[in-house]
Amino acid sequence: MLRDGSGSTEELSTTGRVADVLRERIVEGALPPGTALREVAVAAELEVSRNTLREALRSLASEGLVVQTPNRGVSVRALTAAEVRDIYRTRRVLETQAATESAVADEAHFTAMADAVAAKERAERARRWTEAGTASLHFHQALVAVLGSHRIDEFFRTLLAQLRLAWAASRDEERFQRGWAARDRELFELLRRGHRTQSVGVLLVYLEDSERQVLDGLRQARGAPPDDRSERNARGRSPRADAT
Amino acid sequence: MLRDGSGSTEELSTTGRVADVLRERIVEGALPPGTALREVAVAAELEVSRNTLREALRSLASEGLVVQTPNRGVSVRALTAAEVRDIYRTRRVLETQAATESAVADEAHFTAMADAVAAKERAERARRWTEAGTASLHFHQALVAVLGSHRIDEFFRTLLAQLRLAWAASRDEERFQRGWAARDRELFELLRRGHRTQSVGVLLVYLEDSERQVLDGLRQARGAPPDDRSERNARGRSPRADAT
DNA sequence: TCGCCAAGGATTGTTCAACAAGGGTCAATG
DNA sequence: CATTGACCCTTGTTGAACAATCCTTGGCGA
Repeated sequence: MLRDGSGSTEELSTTGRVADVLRERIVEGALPPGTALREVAVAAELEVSRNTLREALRSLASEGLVVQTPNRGVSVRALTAAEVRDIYRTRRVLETQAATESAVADEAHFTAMADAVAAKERAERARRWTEAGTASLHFHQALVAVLGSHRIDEFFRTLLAQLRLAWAASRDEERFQRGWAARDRELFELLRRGHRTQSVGVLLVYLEDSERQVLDGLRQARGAPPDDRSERNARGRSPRADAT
Repeated sequence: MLRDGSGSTEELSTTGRVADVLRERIVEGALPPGTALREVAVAAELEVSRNTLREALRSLASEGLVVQTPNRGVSVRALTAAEVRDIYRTRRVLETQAATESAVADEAHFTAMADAVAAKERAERARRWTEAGTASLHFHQALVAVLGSHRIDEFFRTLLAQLRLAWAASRDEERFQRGWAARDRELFELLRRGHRTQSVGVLLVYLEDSERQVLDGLRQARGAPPDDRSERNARGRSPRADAT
């Protein structure tokens, strides 16, 4: 869903398929941050050998969706506050520059952004929050695409996937998505009209607010459950901590 | 050498070590672009199992140093002209922004840059071109570091590693390195003094020239050897095409 | 009761051997 | 000379095995 749109007849290796499935589950929140991915269990459930699973996990690790601790295996990444700030620092760098250059952007870029914004509005009206989240990410992805670098696009994609991890962690995505369609729209219109400095200003406030919201959600998710340290119980006796 | 300086007592898994060795060989040019990495041969030479090797290769693939073609295995990446342009587009985005923000940069960043520039000058005087190349990369790495994002640093590191692939491909690194110390120095002094717009201008010319040079080297490397298409003979009968 | 220590179990890291599938080579054939 | 087909090499994937490491748990002593 956050994957690049290479689409339909994609012949994928087993390892690639496994990586896709796990990525999906992680990004969608089916596997909350901190969840330990025990190799035998996951391999059995996905009906692949442990070796192929390990290859897939290594891919996910290099995308930052999963962390690998020596002799303790991999677990779904639990972003720290510092890491969230790091992500937003990166977003500011890339998105403000994109906003600045969008004045001379290709028309295709604007239609892509417009599509994403429209999709977001539809999703929000329908109260389909997960879809709304995806659309929002697509909007910003389209914005960064005006920089015209495939590598940046790819990098930004992994960045947003990590960020989405934080959303999915919080129980109600609604709180994260509600009301942002309007702000996406506002930002888009400014970009569209080529109001360079103004759009950058709005963008910075946008990102500031978004960052604060994610950080709040993080603090709350960490504080609310009495004995859930989201780290400690990754291994051990947590009711459904493995991926089966 | 281009790895992050976590340094000394680093306990690394076998997979990690294998990845490091191969990364080194690739970046240093011991394995020229297009070289096919046959699993059994490489695994035997490095004295690891095929499975472990495959995990390491997957890491390298996600760093872009190696390409994975289904059913045909992995081979050292051979950058196309379009990809080189893509890399420089990315560099422009990150480095110009870094130059702009360097006005308010931490002092530590400047000392890092100064160290790199000094190292580059020493290496160039000593005519140690490989070292000179490394130093130059460190300078730009230090520049981008002022953006203050760990993720950008990491991203930029893989970017430069890929670029270095193109240098190493050309037979004489001297042509790539000679004379650039002065330009690095010039750029650094401008940054140091906080001449914002001027340093950005110089930087853009710098990158423009560098890009042209790499592209020229690429064209030449592709044109010069009569029957070396750097792709065709990756597999097949090339004298020393595998990594043994 | 509390804390320390050893035994035991579980999980990862790594290896080995095997086989199917796909691709390339090369020679025979039309 | 182009095509076909057999052959071989290489990759993709599996299953089982073992050592090393970590966590848990129960026993022991204070």
